[in-house]
Amino acid sequence: MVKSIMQISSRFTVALHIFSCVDTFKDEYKVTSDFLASSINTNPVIIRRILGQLKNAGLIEVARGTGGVTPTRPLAEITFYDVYKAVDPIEDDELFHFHENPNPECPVGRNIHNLLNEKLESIQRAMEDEMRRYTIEDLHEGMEKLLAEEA
Amino acid sequence: MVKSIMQISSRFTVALHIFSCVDTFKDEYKVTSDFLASSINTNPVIIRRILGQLKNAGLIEVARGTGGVTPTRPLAEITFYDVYKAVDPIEDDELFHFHENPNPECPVGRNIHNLLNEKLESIQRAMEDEMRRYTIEDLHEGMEKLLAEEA
DNA sequence: CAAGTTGTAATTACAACGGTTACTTCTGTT
DNA sequence: AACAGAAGTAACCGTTGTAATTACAACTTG
Repeated sequence: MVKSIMQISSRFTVALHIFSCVDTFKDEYKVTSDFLASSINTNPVIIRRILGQLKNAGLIEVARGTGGVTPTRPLAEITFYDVYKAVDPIEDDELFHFHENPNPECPVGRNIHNLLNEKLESIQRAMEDEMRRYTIEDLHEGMEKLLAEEA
Repeated sequence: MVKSIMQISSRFTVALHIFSCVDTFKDEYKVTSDFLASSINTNPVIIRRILGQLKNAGLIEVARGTGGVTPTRPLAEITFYDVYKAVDPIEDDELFHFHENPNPECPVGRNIHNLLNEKLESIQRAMEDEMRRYTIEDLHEGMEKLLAEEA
């Protein structure tokens, strides 16, 4: 039995978790990598690496020495797509992967890439466009609602 | 420099390549795993493994002993989604991956999964729906056109 | 300066992927 | 019946991505 687990890395959902924590706890606690690691149940270094990727992408600022995370723009202007691109950089931005060097002497081999390219791009675009529909602000609202229901 | 290569495995595009070869060469050659491996430029065993997955998914029949691949239904009824599901089986069908065991004592930790689930499902659905729009028949037509342009 | 925190390198363990060899099983032909 | 060609499959291997962990340097504030 073949058991493949081709999933998008957990960095993406961890990054969304981070944003949600920062938003929820920013006034109440100092949101450090240790704090976040405890909520997510992982190692602080994992968190720092993801924070570094979000910082490199210009989505947040991280206070060195003192600790703390600050988004660089309104939460409604940070989409799931921004976060995904920040933590899951893909070579050439291509979600799909061709086998290298198909046989150029085979009519199919030398045309398959061309034939598939447009279709695969539209599939990738469909996913990414849907990712652009959701923002960190949506997370903020959704979490408030869930917490209100808990009370 | 972070170099992540989170791509969908080449099995998917290789499987599409296989279908295109079978369709193009079925009357002219005996399309064996060796033949396919030569067009794709890989090892015959790799091809056989993928043929096995396509067979298990009920998309093709493979002639043991004599060799040869036959789709089990009209090419217009085999979608990219069918092929993708056949060769890239994902645990629980979930494209996105959560970190295990977030802290249940943290309000965010115990609600994040619930909060994200619906949104992530819609992203995955967007991709899969677009995959369903393309069929092996489209490959057939596209390849004929490209080959006509070559002549 | 001391304490707390981020940044980061180095290492480990594990799993997926693609490749390869070798062998068994099957099928049609001679 | 034997043979040849081909699929099926097990057993490896090397490479790479992921997540975890330790250790330590760099930074910031009190």
